[in-house]
Amino acid sequence: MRKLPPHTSPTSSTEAIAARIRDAVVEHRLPPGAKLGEVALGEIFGVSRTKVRQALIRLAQEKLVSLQPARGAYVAKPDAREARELFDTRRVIERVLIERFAAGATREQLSSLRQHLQCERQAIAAGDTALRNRLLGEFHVLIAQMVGNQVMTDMLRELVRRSSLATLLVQTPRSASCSSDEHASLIDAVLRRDAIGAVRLMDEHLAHVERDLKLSGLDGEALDLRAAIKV
Amino acid sequence: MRKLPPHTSPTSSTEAIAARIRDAVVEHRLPPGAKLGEVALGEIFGVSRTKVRQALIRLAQEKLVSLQPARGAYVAKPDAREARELFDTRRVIERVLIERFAAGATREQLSSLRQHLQCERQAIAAGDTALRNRLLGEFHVLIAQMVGNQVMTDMLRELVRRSSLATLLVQTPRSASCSSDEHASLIDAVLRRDAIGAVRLMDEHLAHVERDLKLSGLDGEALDLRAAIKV
DNA sequence: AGCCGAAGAATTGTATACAGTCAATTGGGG
DNA sequence: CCCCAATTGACTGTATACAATTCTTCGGCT
Repeated sequence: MRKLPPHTSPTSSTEAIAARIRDAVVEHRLPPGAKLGEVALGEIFGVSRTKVRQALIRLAQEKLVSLQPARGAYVAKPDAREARELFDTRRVIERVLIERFAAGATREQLSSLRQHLQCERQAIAAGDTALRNRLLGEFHVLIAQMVGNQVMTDMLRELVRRSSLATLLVQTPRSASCSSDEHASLIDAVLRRDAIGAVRLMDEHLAHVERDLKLSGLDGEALDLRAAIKV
Repeated sequence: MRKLPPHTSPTSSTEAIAARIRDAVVEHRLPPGAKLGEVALGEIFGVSRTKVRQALIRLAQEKLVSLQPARGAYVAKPDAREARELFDTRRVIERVLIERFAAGATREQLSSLRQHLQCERQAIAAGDTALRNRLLGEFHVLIAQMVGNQVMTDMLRELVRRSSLATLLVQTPRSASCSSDEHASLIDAVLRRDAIGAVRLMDEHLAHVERDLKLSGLDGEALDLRAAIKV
């Protein structure tokens, strides 16, 4: 007997739903405070509330949504303090990462990173802000992956996502381009095996990104869930 | 109108269940690989599978249990690599934490920490291994809390839990006592405002803990779930 | 007109029911 | 006697149904 469709991923359809919502949150298509009704989401994805609920629980644990008892799920609203703490934590981790990367980066890794940089530039040039912001974040996760500590990589990935939510990343194309330039400088420093310089650049880079964040702003009211999620 | 019983926590009854299982996992009452059947757990807690499932999803995201598609939930079995990465990550974070703590610890914080140390010693003397291991871990989280970065604290808490699972923490009373002594040395260094010494001590301490871990071992078969969870 | 209160609607919390998948066991054949 | 295949059993995956709570709206009172 065939099982060609080895049956769609089991618990991973839940992850697929979580991923869709997560992307919408991280890309600011769903603003902080937006209501995430279970039935509404269920209709959008064509599944029951059970599955939606499970996805929301996951996202709540990632601190991307806030579950309010008997009130419902809302996109999380990180405050200024949390934003500061997020970037502080990132600095701690990423300083070490870039230092190690400078010490051990292979030629292939650097070239792969440069390729990623190209993608960033392309997205910036094309004015695709969603893709641009995603790529700017993934740059950092990529370095973590290359360094090779899976645990640290997973943590950083979560931190980067939360950072994106915390900063109403309405980064101007100009500051995005600036970010990308700093990424390039980082690569150069690593190429020179300049660990100290790389660490300094990473510190400055994260400080710049943090400075550009404009917290708070629009309260997530009145919103078309379907439009925000349907990519 | 009264709402004296503000109604038992809403989504937090799920968290209560997760906590019970989590404690059992972290304290090694449930060995890595142990099957966590949904119906069995539901009967133990007197709830339906729905709630158990939600709790298991949370624990899976904390990497304490492994969800296998259509196969069920099992206590996670971190391998040697993951254990190394966990301690590596802890070193990165805790070095910074102890450094900052040495720079800014208040008298009250130090006294509170010394009080905790007393509890550790008491548990060790009493031969209460479960409490002992819990306290030894909480020492590190406590320092994080005192330093004040909530994000970093949460991450460290998770790392500590995972460390406990990864190491088949059958720490001998002797090495536990050793751990506690190193905690005391850390407090002393902070008291002297010796940041450099404190960092060194933390590094050594984590290295010692990591060295004491004996990975693998018994495969979690044949086990009385109820006995393991009912405290 | 404004505020308080109550009934109704909508949404969340939880359990149960059913369908699908995997593991085990039994029966037959080599 | 061993090995393979099909049926049976147990458990997970998902949806639906019901109960409880909250929000809303409408009516009445001050």
